[in-house]
Amino acid sequence: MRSSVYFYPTLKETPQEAHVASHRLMLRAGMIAQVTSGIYTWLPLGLRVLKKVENIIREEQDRAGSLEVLMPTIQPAELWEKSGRYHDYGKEMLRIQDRHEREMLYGPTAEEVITDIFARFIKSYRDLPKRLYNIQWKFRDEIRPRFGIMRGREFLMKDNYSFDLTPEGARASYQAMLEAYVKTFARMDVTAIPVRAATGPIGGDLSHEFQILAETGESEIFYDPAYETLDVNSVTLDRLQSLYAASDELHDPENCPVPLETLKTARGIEVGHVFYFGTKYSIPLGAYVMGPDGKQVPVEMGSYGIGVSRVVAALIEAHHDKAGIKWPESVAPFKMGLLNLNVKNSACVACCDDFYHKLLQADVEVLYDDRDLGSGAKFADMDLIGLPWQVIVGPRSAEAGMCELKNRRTGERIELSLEDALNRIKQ
RNA sequence: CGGGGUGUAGCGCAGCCUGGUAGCGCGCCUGGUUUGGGUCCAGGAUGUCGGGGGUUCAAAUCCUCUCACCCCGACCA
Repeated sequence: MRSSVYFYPTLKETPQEAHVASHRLMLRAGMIAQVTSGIYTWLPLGLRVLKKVENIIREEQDRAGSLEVLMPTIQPAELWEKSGRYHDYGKEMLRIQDRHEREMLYGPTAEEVITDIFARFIKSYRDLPKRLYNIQWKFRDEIRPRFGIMRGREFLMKDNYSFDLTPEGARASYQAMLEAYVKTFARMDVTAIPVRAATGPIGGDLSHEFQILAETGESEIFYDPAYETLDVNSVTLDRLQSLYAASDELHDPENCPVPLETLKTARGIEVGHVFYFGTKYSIPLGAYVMGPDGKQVPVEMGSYGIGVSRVVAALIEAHHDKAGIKWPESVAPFKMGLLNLNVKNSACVACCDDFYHKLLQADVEVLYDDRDLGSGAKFADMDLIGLPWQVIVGPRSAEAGMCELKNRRTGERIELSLEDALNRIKQ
């Protein structure tokens, strides 16, 4: 993609409303634009990241044996009356009426819809277990939206629902999801700590939150310091679960296995939340199957959320410096930036154009800064939007068939031939 | 919802106290210049001063109502 035809309106100055790094940088990098309180447009650059995060989550859900569906954003109040949550949910639920004055709502979650689908089509224990998920926009009319996309009112969420014949089966599903979550976050280069959590309005008796450590996190968690030295790429669920971690509500200093002197406390960003809630929805919504003994039994359910859009913000909180974002390669909007430092120099242009086409042929996602701007502006923009690699070509280096390769994460820069740069990037 | 704050050009702000022709920086447009860390020079465009009502000869400025947004608290992916 050529910068000259792309659309990423970067800002030199920080918009006044942005107080946390991710919000500030998403606005400055031209990833998002606020439409109204807690509601944003995703601009091309931001959307590319959102899609990559979404796809990693999707791949791991699929790999864990889940099936993707797409449920609507708008749901009828009826279903929620059946589960009893229509009146319990409170003002967070955006209630609307259609032209026939029928009560509708913009879904804050989808237990009712999916359980209803299950109840209508799945009748036998032989069809279990089943895990159905969707990645869809949700709306919760937050009392106070803040921190940009981090606590927006509209947000993209992956929500998975497991259906099992027995509580043991449901717990196996629960473990499978925890496992998928660990892999998912590892692919995005962050450790998300599974923290024992309160179950809240979803209900149930077993729940974990996945927290990414960041100063701007909204919840306080207590955890074993060993979490800080885990290797993101080789960590296992067993290892994660063997260590102590609890939210402030559930933290019990009396029975904490970690000595008080070493116990750490920090802020966490909740990027995922999993629940096992048994038959809370299957009974009222009629999700029963015929068991092997010929008796109808309500299915055992769990639900498993990841805040897809929030993950984007959380990744920035975890990966940035003063100059801008430092994307993990797996979610970067482009793998590399190609900087032509002088678009009036024909040798430099020829050299960059040629390199650009070779990258395209090699299927390397590249943002080619071919704009007629000072070099300083190009460096600043590229650092801001945080592509993992930069290839910098000026008239002098072009003349010699050389370029500079910069690693945004480490700041390391090396001079090498364009050919060598191409080979390194292809890997 | 309670408490606090802000609305003036695309962005960041000054002007308001003490009423009198709406300003600065960045960005944008034109021309030139520069080209390895947000170049420099010249010229130019852009405003229902958030909105309604009021006071006044005269309102960005004073009064009043209202809307939006932001921050602090209780809820959540």
